Amino acid sequence: MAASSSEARLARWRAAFKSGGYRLTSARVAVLRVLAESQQALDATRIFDRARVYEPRLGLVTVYRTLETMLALGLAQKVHCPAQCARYAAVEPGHNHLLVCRRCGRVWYFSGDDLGALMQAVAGESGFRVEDHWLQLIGLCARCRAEMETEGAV
Amino acid sequence: MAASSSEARLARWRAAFKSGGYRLTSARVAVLRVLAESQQALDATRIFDRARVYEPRLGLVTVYRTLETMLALGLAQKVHCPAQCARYAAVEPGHNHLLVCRRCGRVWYFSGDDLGALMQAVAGESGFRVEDHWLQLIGLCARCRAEMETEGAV
DNA sequence: TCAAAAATGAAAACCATTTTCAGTTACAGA
DNA sequence: TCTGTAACTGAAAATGGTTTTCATTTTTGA
Repeated sequence: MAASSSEARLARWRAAFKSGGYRLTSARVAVLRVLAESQQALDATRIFDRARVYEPRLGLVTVYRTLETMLALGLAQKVHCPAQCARYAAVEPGHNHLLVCRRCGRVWYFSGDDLGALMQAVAGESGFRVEDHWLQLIGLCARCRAEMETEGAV
Repeated sequence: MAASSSEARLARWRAAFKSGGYRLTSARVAVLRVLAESQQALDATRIFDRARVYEPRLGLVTVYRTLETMLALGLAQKVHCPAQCARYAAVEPGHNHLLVCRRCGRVWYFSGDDLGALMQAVAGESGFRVEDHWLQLIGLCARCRAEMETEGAV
């Protein structure tokens, strides 16, 4: 459940862009910064809104392009909520699984290494080659539960 | 890994529509039939194409509406592949987890009940209330692997 | 400083999904 | 079996998120 600081994350990402042969433009850095600072899974529009605080001339297209590059570099991942299927969150190295709050979109990482065995068993049995896996637990975080009770909502 | 026959599935689904207060129109039955018969996760357009064989006057809108009802009734579920995020597959009662072939879209179900403990642990630790979970293993099925080798592709 | 390549943003295109609405159909009750 | 009505349907239009296009700007290496 550890989280690296947003500065460390940003530094790591800048380095990843550089060594991937991508230029570090101010537009890109603005997008990186938003995701580095956020503990939520955000959609492109929300990232756009926040990044424009840093870079007012930023275009939405560049947000999409930068996100795509981040996915390619393994820096961010798509998060698939029931309601909305195209949110992006920072990748936390070594922690593959996600706990997603359906209300606030905040994301926690955890690792369940016992899954390796399960995946091996399933694969071996069927001749299937597992290339990727998704384990996402979706629900309500403690804070949102409290807030919803206060508001009388379900 | 058991699969009920498509006839049994269809009968179950008809009953579910009935007892849910939904009329059994020929348009709906055409959509139900396609998913009942398929072992793949299909997108709306493909379901539309196949269902028109049974009901040529069918409209795409009705496919979307019927799929939505099936989700509400718990008869089908959305499958989220990396490439395409809006496919639908039949729900296999009691088998919550999916093995999805990224090439042919075929779907296998399995249950990993050891996950319950993991989910409890994560939830208890953080005050998070888990409402839903997704475990999908994505990769290549044995058949597609063989076919791809034959074609010389990766 | 300069040229080439990469990256950008605005506008247009695209396409899956949803909404609207007038006509059709299933089905409960007579 | 017939009938009235609410549920349902399909065509067309609207919507909205994402991608493409392209002329301009920026970055970077020489």
